[in-house]
Amino acid sequence: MFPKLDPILHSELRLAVISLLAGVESADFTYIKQQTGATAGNLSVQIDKLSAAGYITVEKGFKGKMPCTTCSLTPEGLEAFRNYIDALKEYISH
Amino acid sequence: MFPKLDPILHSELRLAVISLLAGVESADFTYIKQQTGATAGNLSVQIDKLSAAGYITVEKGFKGKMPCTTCSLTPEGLEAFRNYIDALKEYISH
DNA sequence: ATAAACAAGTTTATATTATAAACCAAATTT
DNA sequence: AAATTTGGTTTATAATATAAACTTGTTTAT
Repeated sequence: MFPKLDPILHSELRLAVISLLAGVESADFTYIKQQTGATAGNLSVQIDKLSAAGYITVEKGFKGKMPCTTCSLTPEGLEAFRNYIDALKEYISH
Repeated sequence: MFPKLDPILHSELRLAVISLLAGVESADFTYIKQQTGATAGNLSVQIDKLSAAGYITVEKGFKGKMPCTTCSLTPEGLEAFRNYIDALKEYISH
């Protein structure tokens, strides 16, 4: 009746990150931080978890001389996001 | 951009309880436990939190000789549920 | 009548999670 | 060259979720 909600996605900040990434090719740390309003520490941790789950890829490079961490959604991440939305609907739409 | 998700409702079990109660006049502990598949201990704690938040009312009585705890959604609970759904949509529908 | 098993929860202990504070290295500004 | 800013990471703490253990009373079996 109530399907299990993927605990990786059932987190306000991680969900926001995935939601953001679902709409774009990729996004860098600073942009995600700004868009979500998260603190850097929290975002760093949550990005690690999403990455460890295989839901996003993280590439570390430089923009000019400044370090720049770029994230993008993996196909598994997108599928997990869709599954999560479907599961949620069981909770919110009856 | 990403609205805050009410932490009282952003919990798998509490959300299931509210979702269940949103569809009925009232429901008792045992029924909620069975429908959600929760353990009694977990359900007891989460019902307390929902009650403390004013989202549900809890009435303790007897069904025959057996104790029976009956829960129902308050108007505030229903409104919080609706707000939560609206907030969620900002995360899942773009 | 008494012991064993069951029902309906509650309390408490533990594991997990979320979050911010403190920190670090390099770059930029003054 | 000192101070500040950028772009993060690590670590410590607070909050949450969850199950295990317990309680109170009831029903069933002996």
